[in-house]
Amino acid sequence: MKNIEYQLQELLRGAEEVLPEGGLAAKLKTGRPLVVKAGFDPTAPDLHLGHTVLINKMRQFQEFGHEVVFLIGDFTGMIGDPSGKNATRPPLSTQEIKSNAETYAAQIFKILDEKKTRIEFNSTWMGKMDAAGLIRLASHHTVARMLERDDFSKRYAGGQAISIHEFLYPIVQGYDSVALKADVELGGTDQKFNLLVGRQLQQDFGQEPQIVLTMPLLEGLDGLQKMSKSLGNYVGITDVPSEMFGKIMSISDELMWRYFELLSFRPLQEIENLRNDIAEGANPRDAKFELAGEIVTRFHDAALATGARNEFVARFQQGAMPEDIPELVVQSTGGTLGITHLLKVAELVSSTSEAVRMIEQGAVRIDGDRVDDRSLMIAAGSRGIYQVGKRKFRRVKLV
RNA sequence: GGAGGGGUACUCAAGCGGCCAACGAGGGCAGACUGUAAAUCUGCUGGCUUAUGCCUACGUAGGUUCGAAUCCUACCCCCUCCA
Repeated sequence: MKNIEYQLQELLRGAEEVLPEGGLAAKLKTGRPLVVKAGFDPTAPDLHLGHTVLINKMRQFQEFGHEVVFLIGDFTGMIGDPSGKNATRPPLSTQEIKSNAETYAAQIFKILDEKKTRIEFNSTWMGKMDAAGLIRLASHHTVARMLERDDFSKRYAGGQAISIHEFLYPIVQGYDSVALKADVELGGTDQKFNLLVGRQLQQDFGQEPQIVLTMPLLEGLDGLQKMSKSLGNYVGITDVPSEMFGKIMSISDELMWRYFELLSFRPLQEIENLRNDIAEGANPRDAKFELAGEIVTRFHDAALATGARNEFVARFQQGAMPEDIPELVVQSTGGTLGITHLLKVAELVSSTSEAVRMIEQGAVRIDGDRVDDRSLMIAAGSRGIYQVGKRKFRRVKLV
């Protein structure tokens, strides 16, 4: 284990907040490996770069010899973190949880060391708790304190419903820290409240409260809202190389630095040098290439990253068609098919009405030639590359 | 349990008997410009086998009317205050 000062410096890098301030140093000074907990929702095993901000931090703790617990909230998953609209979710079957956990494992071990990572499920202890136990647990917290939580107070003030069971989420999550005897809990800034409940419960249960370390939420590709699957502004860590590369290239220059800070494993000094180069006239695109390459390498490999970069250059700087165009055969009716119908069947548009709109807007091309006739008929036997917008391509054979 | 307010397209939010496939804003998509940038400008943003046409839509189900998102009735859901 390296010296404490160095650890601290590294562990606080990129962190939003540490509570209590200075608490981490005290924990580190004990010299023993710390139990570091981070919880994950069992229902969303498809991780994106936003999730990896936290996992990267876990990795650092791991590298310093601490015990990282990857906690799958299969019990809390029944509640759903109260973000405003969640209803109670049906419990997942043991089978589903198991398979989700495996999916998680396959993804997180691109970042974490498999041998040093402990995976736990909170149903292990919560599943055994009876109603009386839950009531006893709930007595450790008050409504007033619960309402301090930002989204609860906003919803309460704004006249939106809050169901009783939603109050149980932070309490159960907090109890997880008791069960694990956590020294540190990591989470996004949106988790701050829940993490603090953990401190309070640990204290009530006679434990030394955990240190709360929050990481900023990564902005999505739009640069405004947090990265999330439902907003569609995410980069999935299972995205294919070309897609991953392209998505990262589409972020704004400003956002790029944020991604460097939170996603790159490069030393800060190196990032600073890139920044200086650009200030002196280098093309920001090239820095973005570096970032995209590093990330594709992490989740795929260096060769695929190079390939993705080459394809990107060919396709967008030299106007080439993408390499892997999905191919399909479409059945005509009576030897012919209307263009709008064909586009719909090929899943390039979601409806014929949308196809009409796309044609009117000049977004549709066949083999690179713009289509401007919405009632164009395609004859059976023809083949062609159909394109809607800049990103959607299909190689279609009409029979 | 009582009184009142409200449920409109992806979201917010107008409309309050015909001019409503439904104002406006956001989001999204497309075109131009570019570094697939970002910003900006312009257009589109229910569906339909081929459309100055048809069909489905304003919580749900009925009703009144030549005609309803708009009026009436019942039901469901949400919120506020009182208990």
